[in-house]
Amino acid sequence: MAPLGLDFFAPDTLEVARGILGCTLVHGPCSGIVVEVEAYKGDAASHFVTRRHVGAMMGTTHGHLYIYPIYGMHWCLNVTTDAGGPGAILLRALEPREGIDVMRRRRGGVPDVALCSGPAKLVQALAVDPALNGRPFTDAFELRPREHAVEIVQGPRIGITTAVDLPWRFTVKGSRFLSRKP
DNA sequence: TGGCCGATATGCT
DNA sequence: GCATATCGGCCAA
Repeated sequence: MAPLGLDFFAPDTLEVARGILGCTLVHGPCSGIVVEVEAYKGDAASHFVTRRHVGAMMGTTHGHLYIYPIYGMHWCLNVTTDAGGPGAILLRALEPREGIDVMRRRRGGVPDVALCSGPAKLVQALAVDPALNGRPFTDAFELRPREHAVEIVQGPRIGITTAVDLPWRFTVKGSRFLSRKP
C-alpha cells in the first residue's frame, strides 16, 4: 500500500485524529502503530491561541510538523491539520513495530510497553529532531494506511488545565501501549 | 530583557 | 491518584 500523502491531513482535525489511529508511523529504521492522539483546533488549550507566534502554523498549514518543547527537557510531536482552519494532532503513543532494538537503546531499557507510551517518550524512541519543526511531514516521516479496522475510544485530553471538557483524546480500544488508560 | 509556566514523566501513597 | 523535579522557550512589555 502506498504511503499516505500530505492531503491526508487536510480534513477537519477530529476526522484526521480518528483516521490516523491504526496507521503505521515510520521514521528512519523505526515504526509503530498510532494508538493514541489528541486533537487541537482553535480552542482555549490550543497553541494556536496560547502560543500564537509559534502556533500560527496550525492556521496556515496542514501536513506539517509542529514540534515544541515542554517542561524544559521534553519534546512533543504534532502534525498540523485542517486546510480550512487551525488544527494539529498531538501524537501521544505508538505500538512499536520495527526497529524495536534501537528504541530500547534510546529509551534506556524500559519495558517494551513503555517505549512509546507518551508524547515525549515516542519522540525519544524515534529520535525525532526538533529542528524538523515547520517542515512537511513527508520530509522525515512516512504514514502507512491501516491494515485492519480499529475500535476507537474518545475521552478528555491529558495534561491541560483549560478546555478540559472537550473530549478530543482518541485511543485504540484495549491497547496496552497507551500513556494512560482512557 | 526578564519572568512565568507548562499538550511531561516519574515515583510515591 | 497526586505531588514535584526542572528549565528552556515564549510572550508581553
